[in-house]
Amino acid sequence: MSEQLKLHNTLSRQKEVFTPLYPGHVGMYVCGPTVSGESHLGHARPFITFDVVYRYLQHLGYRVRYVRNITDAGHFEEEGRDAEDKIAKGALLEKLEPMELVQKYTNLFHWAMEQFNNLQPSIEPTATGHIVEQIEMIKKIMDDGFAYEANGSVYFDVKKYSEKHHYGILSGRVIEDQLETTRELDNQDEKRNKVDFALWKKAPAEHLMRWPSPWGDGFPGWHIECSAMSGKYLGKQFDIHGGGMDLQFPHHECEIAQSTVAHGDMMARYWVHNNMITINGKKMGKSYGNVIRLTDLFAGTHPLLEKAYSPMTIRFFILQTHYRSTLDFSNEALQAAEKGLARLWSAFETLQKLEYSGNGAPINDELDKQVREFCADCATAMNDDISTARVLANLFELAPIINSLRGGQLKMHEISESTFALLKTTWHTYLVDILGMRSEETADTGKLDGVLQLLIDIRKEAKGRKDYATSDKIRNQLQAIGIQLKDEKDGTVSYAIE
RNA sequence: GGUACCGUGGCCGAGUGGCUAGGCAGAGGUCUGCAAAACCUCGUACAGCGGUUCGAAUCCGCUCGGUACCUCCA
Repeated sequence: MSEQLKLHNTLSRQKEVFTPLYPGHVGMYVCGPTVSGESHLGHARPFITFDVVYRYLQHLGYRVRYVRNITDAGHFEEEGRDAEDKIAKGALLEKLEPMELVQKYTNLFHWAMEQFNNLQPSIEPTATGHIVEQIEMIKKIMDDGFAYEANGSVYFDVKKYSEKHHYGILSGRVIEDQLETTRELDNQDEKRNKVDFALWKKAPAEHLMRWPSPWGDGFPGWHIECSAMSGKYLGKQFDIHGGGMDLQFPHHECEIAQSTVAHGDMMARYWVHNNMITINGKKMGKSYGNVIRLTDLFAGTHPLLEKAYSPMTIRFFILQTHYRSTLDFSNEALQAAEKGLARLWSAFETLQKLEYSGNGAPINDELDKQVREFCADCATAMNDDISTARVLANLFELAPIINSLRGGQLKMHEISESTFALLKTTWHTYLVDILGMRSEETADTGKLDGVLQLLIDIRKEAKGRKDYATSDKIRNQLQAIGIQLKDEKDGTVSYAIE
């Protein structure tokens, strides 16, 4: 098995072998959330996707610095009309200090990330914490002649940039088309060209979030924070820049332009973009009115939801599809994922309890080989542009084998001891360490387990004297509250909590 | 309008030109006091029409349908 990690690079639109800039080290920047509101299902995807990338790079032995920003300075909505900062606007409505609002949604975001079992990034810089760096970068861009001031705001001169560099290198956009677009945008008079974008925006008097700058009080433009902070923590050039596909243009294109001028290099070598989550075929977005907040998703409180879906179900659901494919949300699909995950997790728990017990009888070579191949393909799949769906398919192939070893349909001696060890480590490595799945049982399962063991004992005694009324009552009542008893072939009883 | 991408069996979803993933649902069977769970077996699907090829879901062209980006957006 040729094992080199390949990633689909948006720059080349091809899968490329991943080679880090500095051997053994990886710098990865992922665009984080804007904490002006609650995270929704759509936000879950990039952060779970890149969590798996982060975990996998570490699994491969790289030392990874994973930087994911918090956009807490907000961006202007309906640029030119009100020039209102989203966050300042929300704050006025909710009668909160801007930073209070930011804190609230940052906390909520962190809570959601923990629910999903996402590892914390190495650095989580905030836009408001890097105003100085952003101003310095803007000054540098102006000194180089690629930005101009107009009425207290600073704009990036895209047309001038495009004479020397390729604006559109990432998104495949043609600058001439952009310049000629007939699209109506309000209040463009400050800009030399429609394609120009703000580096610094003048703050109107009523604007709450404001900082002094060489151009007067204002706030940073939408794109500059990522350029400034990635440069500060990862260097002028780094390995991986990730985010949702919708950020390709204009956000990432603008980041590239700014960083190219200020730092003299293409900032990131591999651009990795995850696709969107759709609902009934439409992208989730405020403008569609189909946004499902994560809190609603976990609680089942949304008109589109038939029931609550747990964080691990969502994680599994997302990982069952390749990150570059769109993923359509539906109750049917979520419920299928929920059942699939339960089956997989149950096999995993079974495997953990199994002990190898060979007896010198001959090994079933074909079976042994099969197990090894499914295990080996997990690495191949991950290396092939993070194909988590294929990893899961391999585990699903192995699940019946594990269950058969438990149930007696297959005998342990049919596979070698080393194959059994491989099976165990593969499941733990891929399911737990790399895909980041975990049990969702609550903390007090210790006591619950004691209670259940008691009930299982009583039921066993009842069955012993053929008192099926009692034994069935225990089984059915438990079933009704979501605890399923499983009578194993060898007479033992296990249970699964829904 | 411009630029990309996609169209796989009831649903969701992998897929390297030939060796026909996987999950959910469904059918039959084994096991079981009954059931559940588990295990075994079962679906010859790749939008349509042409073309290239010994051979295409996989390559090319056209048609139809869908989505995304072009504006805040994960």
